[in-house]
Amino acid sequence: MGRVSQAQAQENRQRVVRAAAELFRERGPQVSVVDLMKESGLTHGGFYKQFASKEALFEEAMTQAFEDAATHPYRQPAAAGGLSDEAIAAYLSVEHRDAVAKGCPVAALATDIARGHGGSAVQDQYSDGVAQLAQLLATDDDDGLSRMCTMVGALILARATRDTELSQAILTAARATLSTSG
Amino acid sequence: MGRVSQAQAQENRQRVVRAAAELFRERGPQVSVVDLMKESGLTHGGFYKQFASKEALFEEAMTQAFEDAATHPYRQPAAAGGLSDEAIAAYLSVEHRDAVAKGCPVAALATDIARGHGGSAVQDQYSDGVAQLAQLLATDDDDGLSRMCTMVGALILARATRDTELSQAILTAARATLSTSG
DNA sequence: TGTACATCAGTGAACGCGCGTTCACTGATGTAC
DNA sequence: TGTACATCAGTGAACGCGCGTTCACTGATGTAC
Repeated sequence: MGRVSQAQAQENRQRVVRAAAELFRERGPQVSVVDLMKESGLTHGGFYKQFASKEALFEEAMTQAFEDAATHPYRQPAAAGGLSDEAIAAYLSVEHRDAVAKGCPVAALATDIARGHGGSAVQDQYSDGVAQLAQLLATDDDDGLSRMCTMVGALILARATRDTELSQAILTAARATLSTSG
Repeated sequence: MGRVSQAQAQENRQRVVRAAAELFRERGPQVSVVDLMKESGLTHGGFYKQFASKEALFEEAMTQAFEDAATHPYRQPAAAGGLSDEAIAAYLSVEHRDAVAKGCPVAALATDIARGHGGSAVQDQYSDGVAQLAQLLATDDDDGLSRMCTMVGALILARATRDTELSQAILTAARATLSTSG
């Protein structure tokens, strides 16, 4: 190989962070450094030229995951602010259910964070993400927390029951509860 | 050591299944066979005298976890059937949040099941558990699915944000939404 | 602008470690008589 | 009921493997002149 330009190195580094943001959501913090690097078209040996530890990457990947999510269809705001019915429908869609890697980090990583993988910097980031999601569902007389629990809970449970009829029923039921017309 | 009576062997086996039912909920299917056996007061070598594989134990542990949960305070039925307000309050309590090992398997294992740990027998068991929980929350004109999502989602998110004020707020908000008087 | 040398991103082998699983061994339990 | 022997639950060392991390090496990039 030989040395690589600084620009190339930065691009490679970014590719690893992006791959991590997806693979951590999909498979949890158990994904191996080898897989993370392979996904980025690199070999594992160079990992520690860019990151202090796997743990440190997880921290950056978390930031990346929340940034990714900010432009996801489910984040499209309503005219009045907050989440539109379309956004909620996108959150509770089969597409979102089946694309964990590119989906909501709050739903994808809840259990990993609860089990303490990641240390407190990661947990703070995660909690901020939860608060922001609730904010999007808040109205004048509701803090949005309960509606967020319904939405996130539905996605998590739809994923856990993916191959059953229940999965669809869960998404449908939650959509009915959360749509503003309902 | 030497051989142990059949009664003792059965008791030891049961102890492993019970420990697994708790540790899998607490730490996920990543808990090691060594830890599982240590928790049961045994050494790891004997594991395969009782179980075909770690995977096979997970299957039994799942059954055990749902049996445990059946007598948990959150399962106390209302006079009219379904879950009482007290049961819902127990589900959304700080005690339940902080005792994953002895708590609701639907909430504890959702992500593990979604990620495919465990194979399809385990996933079927899990889906049955989800359906049963919804049933407990169903009324004449509601299948209980959406309310279940709120309840389970709240517990999962309260756990993931445990050390923040948000955690309490989440439990409180969900309780307000789900109580029959609200 | 061109040349000589230092830097350092990426490689691939190697490290110690913990994992799931296997196995020879043990001796008390269970059984055949 | 008592004795002789087979069984097999549990032990602890060992297996191959994949993990996170380290390291000597490489050669193109970056820099000093």
